Amino acid sequence: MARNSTDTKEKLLDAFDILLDKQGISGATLDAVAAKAGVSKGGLLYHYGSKAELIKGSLERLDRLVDEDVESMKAAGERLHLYYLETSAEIGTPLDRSLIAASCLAQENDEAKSALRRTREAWFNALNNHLGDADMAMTIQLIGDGMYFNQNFGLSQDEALAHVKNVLARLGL
Amino acid sequence: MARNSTDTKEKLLDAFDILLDKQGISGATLDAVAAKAGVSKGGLLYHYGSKAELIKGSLERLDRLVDEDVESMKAAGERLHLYYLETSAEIGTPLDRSLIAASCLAQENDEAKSALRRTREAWFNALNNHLGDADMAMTIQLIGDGMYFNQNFGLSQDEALAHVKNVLARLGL
DNA sequence: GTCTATAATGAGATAGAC
DNA sequence: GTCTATCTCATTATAGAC
Repeated sequence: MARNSTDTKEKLLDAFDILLDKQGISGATLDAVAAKAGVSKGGLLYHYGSKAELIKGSLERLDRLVDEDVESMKAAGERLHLYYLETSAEIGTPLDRSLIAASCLAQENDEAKSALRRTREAWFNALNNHLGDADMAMTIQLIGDGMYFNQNFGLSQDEALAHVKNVLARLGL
Repeated sequence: MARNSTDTKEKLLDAFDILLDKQGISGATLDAVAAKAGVSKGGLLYHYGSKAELIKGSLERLDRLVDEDVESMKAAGERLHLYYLETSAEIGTPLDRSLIAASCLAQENDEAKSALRRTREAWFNALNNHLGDADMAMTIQLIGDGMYFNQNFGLSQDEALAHVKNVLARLGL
């Protein structure tokens, strides 16, 4: 049992994101989210008064997780761009789940599209500040986007990452 | 009025793909598809007996369009990889709409996931045969995936393409 | 080949008890 | 803060007329 409101709200967002990831929009119904979070639909609607609010909550959490991720990138120092690529294909992390959820929602929700745009801007700025080379920053970001996109429909990106690293080596990175 | 069955079926697939692109899965209802194609729901269900069959029809058309696209890539000769990147960010073509539709569906449909995997394989083989370099073929494909992914949520990729071409020039491509 | 009418289901949301 | 019960509406699908 969740002791306080914050815990339950986080559990609800977790359930929502996971259902979006695994079953898509049609699977992430209020009934299913409530069941997965271990509360009733009425319980869910106490915390998030409508599906729109649940979506808003998920996207706000994405913003927070991206801020944290940019800090982690900076902490990687000289390996910043490699850290970015390695984590682009990562699965199962809170950030990854949150991102996939937003990608699902973006299909039919403009707020989600905006959230993803903000995410990309934050990462591009980090890459560009580090590399001092907009061409390379954009190219590396696109490669990360590509790996993320593929991983999304069930393709392991381990091999892809190895190929990319070979190319980056040729570019002195 | 469509004179024959084939015309109406194509119109229905067009309407389905466009609705998926613009409004996502929730917007692409049978009612909406029928209305956009200019027939009644009963008319739609005569041609495609269920939503599952409509989805199947859309994915089969994607397969055909991809086959044609691979032929176009080969026809581009030495510019094959550039042709690939330039068309990755293209919008409004039948192939593009069909691909976005499949990406939408992939969120909750395994057949759509498989169709996208086949698409990627076909393109990778074309790139790899042309370049004779799996590292570069994979990297270029990922960049194309990235541009496609971004264009999907409303970011023009013209600037991105220019950045990428600068990097490819450094690699002698 | 296309239509209308309607059945059956499942969704989001509200009301009020505990 | 969480529950059950219920309302309303949209969606898929069927039946049968034209």
